[in-house]
Amino acid sequence: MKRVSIMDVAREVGVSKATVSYVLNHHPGETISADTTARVWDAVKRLNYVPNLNARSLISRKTNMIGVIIPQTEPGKEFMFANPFYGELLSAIEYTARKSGYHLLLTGTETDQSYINIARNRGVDGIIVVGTYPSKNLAELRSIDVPVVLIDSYVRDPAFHTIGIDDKEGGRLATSYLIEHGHRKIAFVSGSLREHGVNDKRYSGYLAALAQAGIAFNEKRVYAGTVDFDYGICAAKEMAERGQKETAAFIAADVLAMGLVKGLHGLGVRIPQDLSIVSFDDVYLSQMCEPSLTTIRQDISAKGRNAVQVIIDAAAQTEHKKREIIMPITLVERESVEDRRE
Amino acid sequence: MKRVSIMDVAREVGVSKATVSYVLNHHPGETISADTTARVWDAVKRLNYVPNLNARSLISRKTNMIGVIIPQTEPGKEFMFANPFYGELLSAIEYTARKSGYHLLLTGTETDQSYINIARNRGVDGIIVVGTYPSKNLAELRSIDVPVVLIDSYVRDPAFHTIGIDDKEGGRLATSYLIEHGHRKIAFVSGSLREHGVNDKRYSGYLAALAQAGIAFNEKRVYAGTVDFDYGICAAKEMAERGQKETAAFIAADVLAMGLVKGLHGLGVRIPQDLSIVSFDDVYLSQMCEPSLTTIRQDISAKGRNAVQVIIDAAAQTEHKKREIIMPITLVERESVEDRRE
DNA sequence: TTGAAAGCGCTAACAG
DNA sequence: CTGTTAGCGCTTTCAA
Repeated sequence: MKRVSIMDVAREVGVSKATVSYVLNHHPGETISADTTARVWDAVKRLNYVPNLNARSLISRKTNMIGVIIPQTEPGKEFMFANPFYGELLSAIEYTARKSGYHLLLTGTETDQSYINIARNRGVDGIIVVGTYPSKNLAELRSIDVPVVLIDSYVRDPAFHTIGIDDKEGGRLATSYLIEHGHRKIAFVSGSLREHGVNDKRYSGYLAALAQAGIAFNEKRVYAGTVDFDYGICAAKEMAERGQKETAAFIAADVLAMGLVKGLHGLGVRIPQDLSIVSFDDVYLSQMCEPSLTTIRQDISAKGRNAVQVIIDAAAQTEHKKREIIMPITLVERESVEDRRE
Repeated sequence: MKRVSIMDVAREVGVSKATVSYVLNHHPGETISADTTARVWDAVKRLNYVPNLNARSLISRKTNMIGVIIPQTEPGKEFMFANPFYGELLSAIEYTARKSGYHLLLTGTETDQSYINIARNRGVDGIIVVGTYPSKNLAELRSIDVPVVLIDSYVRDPAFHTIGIDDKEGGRLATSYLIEHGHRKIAFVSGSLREHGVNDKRYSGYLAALAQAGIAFNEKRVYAGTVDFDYGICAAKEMAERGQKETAAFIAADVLAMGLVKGLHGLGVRIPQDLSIVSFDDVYLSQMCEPSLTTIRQDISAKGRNAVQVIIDAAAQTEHKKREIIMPITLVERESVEDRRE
């Protein structure tokens, strides 16, 4: 079954390629006769013609594709979606893009890999990068001539738009909440504390809240691994072993919290009776689990929607001022914190 | 910043476009001198040239892109990923595709929408469709000249490859397991029972198991809604209201089961003491929740990997026999079933 | 109101 | 060994 091209349509109708092209893209002040227009459309339907966007973009320099780059937690491992955060984000991105006439070119990335070429190779109109990246790769990104949006990155560079939240404030909020509820021995559990990463910021919020309340910092109450369910389980064991007798914990991600809950449960520790928990993200499953998690809510979907919008706006504009969007966060109270005030 | 083309490289080196093209795609029996080759590569590096794949595919008729079409549960709603099943599947697809040199063109779809054009427009090399679709759209799909893989669809059409599991057998397995553990009043909870849909098949497995054990079917024990957490909660209420005194339930999806567990918990029903549950999918969070779910395991990642492989194989072959892959399933025992045998 | 022709960036015969 | 040329499917002056 041969692919039908614009030439086939032209031949069918008995006009030139140009004419067909005109009616296909009918611009405001159109000059093609109603009759011809009708006959062209008819032939298009009949031959089941669809334009080749690749060919079109060769000329227009616009592909209507947005590149989405999602991190791989560990190289060689496939599950970027072990954290449902990415799923929710991607959903919003996909939906918004589609509504605006864009398609998504999705790719994960090995840490060592030049993930930028996909953008240049395919000529995407913009790139959305999720998560923090080593600056080596960012240098590459900077050389791209299409708008780039960094989601949840603390890289501040005039070349990039950014969308994020105030992670430090989130950490402070969570920890303060625990303190206000009478807790003073508070653990901090997170993924690796890379500088300029979100975990690191949340950590500094944790420290700030402790300081503010005059609580001495105890480094034995810091557990840092990876942001996934399994590490949550490890952290539970670790917690038992270190014997720091925490009554509460601020956990930097919901999935992590779920792992911790599961792990502690196995050790006979009850949530929230024995340990109160505030986590982070408000991924949909934080209300699904038992107990449901008191957590710092961020509007994940809005992040995705905004990212797409920023790309589209930037592509449409001639001026190139970069946008830096900080989304609001709130604490949502559920069942994982026990009030210890007298 | 002007995009650099093959012509720029050619000019820089002082050779023709063709020569540059040759060294770029260096075929087996190459004829370009070592010297020229070196100088071309040097210029490529220096100018930071990357080939325009869109232009290339115009000629080669190969885009190295795979279209992935994921269903939207409800039109106008964005969360195709409310079920983590899709996230896990997509991860595997993305990873496998990337390792094989393919990029993913991702799109959701409104039910009424012609989601096929994206494929033809962009000239993808193959299409992976997830979930069941109305035959109206399938007719369209059939007219595509690239390999199409249907994941989890009971549409059997010589035009499509399929990858799935034996859903009926899964339903039978789950239900029989409950029966073997002494249960006789067994509910069935699922999404809508569309003909030829996976839920419908699982349902027929449920019926078969009942029949096999000589247990009378009671239609009041069937709860069908949508495959999401919220409906699980509804089903819990519904169950209480109908008062059928079930001691067990077979639930056609893990997320649904989680909702049910949550809903029942709110009503004071304990799992598994008051109600035993076997669910379906073995999504990663089925081991994360409390209690962890005894469930029918299917290898979601393998489904994704196979789908990509089928596309690649089919694209490479001249012969076009369609493949029909049935993946194995197993029951994994966890904590959500109580043994009621005397 | 329409068509001819050039060209987007690239590859692939075919010459030389 | 390398260059010339044609052409992939499309848009867009420019002319008619």
